[in-house]
Amino acid sequence: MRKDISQVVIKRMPRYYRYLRYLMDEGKERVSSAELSELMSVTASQIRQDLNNFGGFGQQGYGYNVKKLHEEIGKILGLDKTHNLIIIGGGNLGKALASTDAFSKHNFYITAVFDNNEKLKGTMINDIPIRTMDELDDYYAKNRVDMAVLTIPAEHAQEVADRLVKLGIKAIWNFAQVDLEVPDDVVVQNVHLADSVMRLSLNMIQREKQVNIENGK
Amino acid sequence: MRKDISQVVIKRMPRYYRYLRYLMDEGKERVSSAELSELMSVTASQIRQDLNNFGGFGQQGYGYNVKKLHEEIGKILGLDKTHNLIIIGGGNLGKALASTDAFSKHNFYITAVFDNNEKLKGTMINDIPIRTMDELDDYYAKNRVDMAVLTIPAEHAQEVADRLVKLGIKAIWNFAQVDLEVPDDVVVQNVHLADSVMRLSLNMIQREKQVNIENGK
DNA sequence: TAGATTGTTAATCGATTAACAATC
DNA sequence: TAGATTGTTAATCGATTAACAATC
Repeated sequence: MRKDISQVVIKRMPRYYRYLRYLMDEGKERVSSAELSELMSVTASQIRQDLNNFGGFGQQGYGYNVKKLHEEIGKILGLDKTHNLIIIGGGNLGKALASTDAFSKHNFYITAVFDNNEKLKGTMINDIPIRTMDELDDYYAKNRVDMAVLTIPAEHAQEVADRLVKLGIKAIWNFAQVDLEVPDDVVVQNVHLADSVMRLSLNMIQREKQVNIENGK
Repeated sequence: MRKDISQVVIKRMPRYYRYLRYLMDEGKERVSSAELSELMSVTASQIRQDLNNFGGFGQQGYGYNVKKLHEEIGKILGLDKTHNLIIIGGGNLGKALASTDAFSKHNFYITAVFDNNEKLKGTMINDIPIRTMDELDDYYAKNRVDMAVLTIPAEHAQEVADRLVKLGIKAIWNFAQVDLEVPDDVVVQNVHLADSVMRLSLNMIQREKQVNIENGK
């Protein structure tokens, strides 16, 4: 009866991965939870607890081997396998995501882009031709697709998600400003940019208030 | 000794705002925490607790007035005031953010774009001319700037952040894949896209395992 | 007034931190 | 071996949920 890894832990894993990578590049061979704690501004306890959700990667009296831990966390994150992503929505955001090497660097490859605008058909983004939505089912049948990226307006997101789910997709990276409803075996990762900037705004307001209070209101 | 609003609460506020907007558009006049709870898949208790961090917006026996609550949450999020955003980094992502109306809709306006590539100087994005980084200080001195958006490579993010902080910026929306160090009175909201897709991957792996277990391994 | 539903206090649950025995 | 540091159990803290008196 292994219990699920909690989302707060999952959220922290890519951050560990990034810092381990940094230490590796610095040529550091080993690191203790105490050192990493200092570097990342989290407690050493939390680091050890987090890692031990997935296994014991350290060694008493020594700490963690940087390269090995980096590799292990990479595996936990699934970065040892390639992921084929298709983008639905060839607008500016879709284009931006298709054009960067920020994801291929980690083994996530954009393999196709679809858009419902017939006029865009054949337009190239970074060597990837834009396809029309008609071609989606056929493409899906003939190619491996691991994740779908939704960069379409909120109004159409649910309908497109339903279509993808029917095709068999198991992971959706959702940039549409709406919460999707999907079956239990499908995971959705939201990037709600408007929500994000609102949070920034709210945090800014709160911080201003705090500063005012500290300065005797 | 008013205690801070916790980040988990802050994270939920834009979501309430979205659903209230939806109810408004549906022509709904009032809503109870129980109804909203059903709609949003959170507990009614949590909704009432969250809102009461900011004030009592409801009425016993009645519930909440949709329009009024929407407006109040808007104020809490600072959406009643306009925010001027400058984008640092005129690459694909910077362009995409400058081109959408997803933010201006909520009173966040992109008012300038800066890039260190001299060749881009004068290029227009959505009526906004790209400026060179040399022009930043002068622009900042002459215009109101509420937030800076960092869409530059991780290598330069800290250095640019330092420069912005020196100019007096209090809010940074950071798309660079790195954690920024800023003084206490500056807030940073990260959008780490690579982290995000890794989380999707990890969640997908976990979900697969779960499904396998349910099906008798 | 009676019914409904809030605001808020109390109880529970989960996540973080502390402590320390195990062990390299 | 002695010192260091993990993995893990126990204690604390904070967030969520439940309960209910206040009140519209």
